[in-house]
Amino acid sequence: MDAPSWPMVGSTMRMTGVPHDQPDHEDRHSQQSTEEEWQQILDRVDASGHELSHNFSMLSPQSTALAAFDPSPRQSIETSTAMDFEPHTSTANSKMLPYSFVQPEQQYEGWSTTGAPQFTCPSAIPEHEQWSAHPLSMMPSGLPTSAHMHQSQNYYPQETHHMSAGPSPMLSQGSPHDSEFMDGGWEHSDVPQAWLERSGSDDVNELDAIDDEVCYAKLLWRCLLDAPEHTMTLKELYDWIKEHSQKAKDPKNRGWQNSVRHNLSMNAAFERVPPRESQGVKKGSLWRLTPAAARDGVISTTRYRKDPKHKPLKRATPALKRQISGAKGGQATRNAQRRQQQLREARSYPNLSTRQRHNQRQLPMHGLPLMSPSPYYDNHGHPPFMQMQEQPRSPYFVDAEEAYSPMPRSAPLTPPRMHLMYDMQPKPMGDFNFGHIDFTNGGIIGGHEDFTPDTPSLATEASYMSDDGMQSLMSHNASREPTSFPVDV
DNA sequence: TCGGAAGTAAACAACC
DNA sequence: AGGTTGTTTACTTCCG
Repeated sequence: MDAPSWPMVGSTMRMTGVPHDQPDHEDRHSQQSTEEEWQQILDRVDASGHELSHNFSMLSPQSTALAAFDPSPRQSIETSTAMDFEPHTSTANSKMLPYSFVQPEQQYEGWSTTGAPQFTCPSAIPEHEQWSAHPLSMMPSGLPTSAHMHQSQNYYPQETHHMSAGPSPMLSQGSPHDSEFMDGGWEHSDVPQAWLERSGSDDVNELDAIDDEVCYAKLLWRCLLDAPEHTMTLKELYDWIKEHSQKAKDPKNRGWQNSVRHNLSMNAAFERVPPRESQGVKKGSLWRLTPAAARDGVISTTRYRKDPKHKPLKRATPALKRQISGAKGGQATRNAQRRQQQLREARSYPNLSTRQRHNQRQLPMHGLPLMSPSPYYDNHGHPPFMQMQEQPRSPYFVDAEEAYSPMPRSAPLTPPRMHLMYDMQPKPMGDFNFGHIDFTNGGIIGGHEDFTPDTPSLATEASYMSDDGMQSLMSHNASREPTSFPVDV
């Protein structure tokens, strides 16, 4: 195989796709050569002394369509030949085969019932030390739709290597279905314990409950995060929320769909895939997470209303429907605040063991846990280089951990600079600057020469750039600029 | 009292 | 024509 050239999607290296010359999933003729390719991969892996495993999976039509806008070679370890292999389950005592072939149904169907981890992703691969796996992308799919027939993995450059990090590690996906793993043997995992400590994701059972208290933005983020290419159709998003949230249990209530669309439209964590990139999608379009959101989380959808010049008038007699919806919103806010408070309290016991902190929280469980008990999936923390900078967090920002957890991490200040840590060249915050952003005309948005606020809301949002620098996270879609971050290259 | 967060309703346009 | 999708604004409650 030729040495692959790894594509960068924004600052995220995309690992999805298939090996070179991999035919579409209808073509079986080259299966043998494909297997030879795999063998070569395996040999290389073995030679490096590293064990990998991988779940083969079917390419969904969606991902096939998405491949159309990915001009780079499709390099990851996904193949259409999954059905031709016998499922392989490694055991605790045997050396795990580099790849385990698991049929997609097995791979994804039983997630919420078995809780079994389906694959492992080493945090780094020795021969590619400059890359580290983003723990967020190691999470499982609890998603029932066909859009989740394959997994993708994102790797991020380590601190000192930035964008010129050379060949990528091979994607590693395996399935340590062993009981030891399930019985709390996390400390034996490959995931650095430091990540677990930092992420606070050890209290999996509480943190990973998904319930009606999770706001739409978090739900959508969580759903899209696990989706192939972080992309789904609106219909798939509907289905997922119907399945995983109480918000949509009433079939006659279509309001939640409106809310979903509202969040998709208004929250910059989500972007609509342009039609030219959504080939094969007949109705509507695809929605995906922005690279920044995939890495770092989602911000409040309601930020767009921050217009100090505009104060909505309150009616003397509120309409009944407004009252009801307002009450629901208020309840949701209250629950969010409580979760936030609980987490603050939990984090105020830094010297306690994880189990003690667990007990301190005494969090209620709501609904069925969707998350794996595996630390591979629940390592919500940021990559190490991002964790190095302890910064206060924006109350407007729901980071990756928070978005995956019903409880926010903390709720401190809103410095304008903190979330520009997404810059792939980490810098001490004291030395951080905004690079080429020109805030005199609306910051990231206004910095574009061709930018003209063509809608009132756009102008409103742009007016907030100087507020906290978060505008870049709020604006996107047709009438707004895509989310972007300054990256020095 | 104020502002943020969150959910919802609704108007409207575009599209299928 | 009607339904769906997407955008935007408005309004409400709850809470710190």
